[in-house]
Amino acid sequence: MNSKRKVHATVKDQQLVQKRRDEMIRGAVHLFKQKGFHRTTTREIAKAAGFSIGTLYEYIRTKEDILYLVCDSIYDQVSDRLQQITLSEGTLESLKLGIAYYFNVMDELQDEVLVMYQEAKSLSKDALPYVLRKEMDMVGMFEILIRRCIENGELEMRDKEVRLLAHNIFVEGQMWGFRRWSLKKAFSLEEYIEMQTNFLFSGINGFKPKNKGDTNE
Amino acid sequence: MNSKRKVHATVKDQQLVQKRRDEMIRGAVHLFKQKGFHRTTTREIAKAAGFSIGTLYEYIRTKEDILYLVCDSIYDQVSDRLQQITLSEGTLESLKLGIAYYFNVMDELQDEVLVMYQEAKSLSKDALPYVLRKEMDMVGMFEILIRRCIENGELEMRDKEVRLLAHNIFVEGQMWGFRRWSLKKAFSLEEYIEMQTNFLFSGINGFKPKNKGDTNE
Amino acid sequence: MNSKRKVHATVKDQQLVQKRRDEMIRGAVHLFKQKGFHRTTTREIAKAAGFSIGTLYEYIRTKEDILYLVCDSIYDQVSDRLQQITLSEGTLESLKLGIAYYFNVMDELQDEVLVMYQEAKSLSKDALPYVLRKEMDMVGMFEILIRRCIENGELEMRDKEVRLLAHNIFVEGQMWGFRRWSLKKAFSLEEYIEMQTNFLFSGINGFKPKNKGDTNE
Amino acid sequence: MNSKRKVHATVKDQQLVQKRRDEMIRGAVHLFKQKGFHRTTTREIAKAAGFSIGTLYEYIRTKEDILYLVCDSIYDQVSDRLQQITLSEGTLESLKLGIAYYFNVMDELQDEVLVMYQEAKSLSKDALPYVLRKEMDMVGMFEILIRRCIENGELEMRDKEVRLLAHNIFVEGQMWGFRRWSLKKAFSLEEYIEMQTNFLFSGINGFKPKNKGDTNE
DNA sequence: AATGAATGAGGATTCATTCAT
DNA sequence: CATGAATGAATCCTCATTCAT
Repeated sequence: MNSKRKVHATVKDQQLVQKRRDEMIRGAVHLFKQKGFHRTTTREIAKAAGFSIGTLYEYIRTKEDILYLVCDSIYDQVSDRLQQITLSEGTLESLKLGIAYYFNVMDELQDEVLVMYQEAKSLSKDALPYVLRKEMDMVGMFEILIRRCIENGELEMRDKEVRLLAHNIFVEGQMWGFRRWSLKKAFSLEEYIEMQTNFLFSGINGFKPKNKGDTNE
Repeated sequence: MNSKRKVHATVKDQQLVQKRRDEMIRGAVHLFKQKGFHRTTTREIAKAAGFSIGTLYEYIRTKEDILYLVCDSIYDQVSDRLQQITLSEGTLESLKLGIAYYFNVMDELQDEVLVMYQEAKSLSKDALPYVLRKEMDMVGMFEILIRRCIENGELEMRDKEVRLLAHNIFVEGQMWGFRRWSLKKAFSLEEYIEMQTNFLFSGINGFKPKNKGDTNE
Repeated sequence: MNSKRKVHATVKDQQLVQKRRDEMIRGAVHLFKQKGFHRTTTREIAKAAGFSIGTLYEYIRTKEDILYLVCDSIYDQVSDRLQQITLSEGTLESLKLGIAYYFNVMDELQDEVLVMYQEAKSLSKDALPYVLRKEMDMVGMFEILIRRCIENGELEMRDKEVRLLAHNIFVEGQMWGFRRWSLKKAFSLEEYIEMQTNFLFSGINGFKPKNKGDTNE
Repeated sequence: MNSKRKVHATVKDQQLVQKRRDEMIRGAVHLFKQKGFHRTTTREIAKAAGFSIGTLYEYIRTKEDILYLVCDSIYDQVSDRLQQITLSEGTLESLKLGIAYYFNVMDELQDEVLVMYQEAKSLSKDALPYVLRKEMDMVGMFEILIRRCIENGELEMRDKEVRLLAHNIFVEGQMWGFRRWSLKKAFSLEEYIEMQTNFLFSGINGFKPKNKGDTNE
């Protein structure tokens, strides 16, 4: 949220810097999605962004800066969208809504998520922590949601369980993006949300036959 | 298992080919784990494998062949290990055991899984289907496990739900590998297995307070 | 002249492209003459041209492009020079002059001709037709010269004969270049021109003894 | 004829050496015709010859040896065939026959001639003289033919003219091979022989109109 | 601020040749 | 004698980065 890693720009005009970087990011996301970070050249990015290679380097220092900017920007977008779920009131129902909302966001930003998901590992040891930090923040949002339910007496859960649950929700959202080659063939987004919510809340045991299975747990 | 994509070797002695490729894969996995596929040079792989660059190319045609060989080999290892869970008898208890066993396998092969998970996307359009196919096969193993429970009358579940559940289990196993930077700090493997199994079977609802929460769903 | 095969350049400034390519061609001709196309490395060519290997590849795509550029340029030079012989007036005397002029051109450009002659065959199936086409054009120039003599009533010759004669002249010109190791030891250029012209016009029969040989054919 | 450049073989049995080399040459000619010397690998030659790369190197020292062997062998074949024209009796008629015979030989061996013609230049400074020597010998055969006519009083020609004429005949024979892409479209071998012979003997002047042109030379 | 030509280190791949079996 | 696995120098080409205009 706060602690940004500064990427150096030669150009002074901060508004211009932001504008150019946005163009750059848009182009880069598109290219990374198709060919991955390593197979995309800086020239291609410059071209996709609509300016020359020389100009590109007025706004970054290295190619890796672009990747960082891209990842950073994507997390910001996702974070921005998710911000509002933290406003929930702490009922299981609002937790459900939060999850559904999150899955919808992941569907909308699937390209971006896919890119970030697959390329973040190419960040240098230097930049990685910043991105990982962001991810933890997002997992943290779900933790907050859950904890609010606990505070409200809707749930009884240990800290570790909260954390793992938040991870699970987070990963199931990503899963819709990075396994879509497989999932989209089988489910619509609505189905996916409904079924995942069901699994999340009731688990396998929710599928035990009603007549006889009642007693064994 | 059957439909392999053949990687061309100049050397004829099939045993030798297998031996050299094993050496190659071992070295490559190690390097890919550290630096990723793109940042690893063929020379480094040759060196890590213990032979010259010329020799390397007697056993493959392109660098990408190595990646394919690596992915292929990893899936084979995982598959081999998982084969035995499909022998389960179709009770929820054995499903639990199967899952636990799978998580253990993923822990043991975590380096390999991480590599495959992060680099498979760099495979060419040509090789990717073979690897994706393998992944589907593995998800399929869990589907079999689940379906056997259904046949035994232990569960009532629609086809789509079977498939999604299998996906979830599969991804939670991978998650232990590819999010370990975060998870390992919080959980031991045993904890992880136990807690995930619990979530998987009972869901969030299993954490409702006993006294009052009984009625509302 | 018209149908050129375009060789791709990254650099946009067309004038610069032409300038750099000229430098490149000059260096390449020199090297090809000494070592042949295959034994010459791109680095050597870059160095001979006076720029770096990276710069070289801003003006071509593959090594073969250089060969094409070289062959193309040489044919253009020869063609340009020969253009003026087609202005001849259609007498046997001007045909003679044309031939002499051509032989002189071939002597001046002997290095270039030798190179093109020996390396053109290394052109890809893709580029070869363009070069062959040029050669046919040049043979065509002699055909025109001859046909003009026919139109003027100086000669009576069938089409096929015109074509073969043009070929012969063309090859005798090249011969001076590619067999010079042998011919230059025996003849000066002037001698060569005079004697070849004599053979071309009078043939062997021109050397029959005057007194008795009249009757035997 | 005599002075052969020895190519070293590890194998002692001279008959075997000759046999293996013949196999080798046959395969090499075929490959060189298609791809040229430089683009043909020693492995391919070994394979085409029917033995292993190891065996190949029992019979030669370097790849260039193969080229030398090929060129040498081709010249021997051509020489052998031409040997009999030197038996001619020294009339213009028999000179004509010799030329026709030579053109026929060049047609039969056109692949070989083409190969030798295009690749001989790749021979090292070391081997080239031997091949050039052979070529001079062959030109020499035509010189002999011509000189015999002179001795018989059928012709009056200076030494230089004899030599150039021999060259011309020689080159016109090769021309049928190395320009066949163009010539074969226009002429049959018979036509070519007839027309070339006609040009060789009568020259352009033979095509002057009969009625008026008699006086002007 | 913008441009794009120049650079050259770096990387994938080939292939003639050797040598142990 | 025959084999074919091993070698590594050599080579083509790419691309991130710089810098003069």
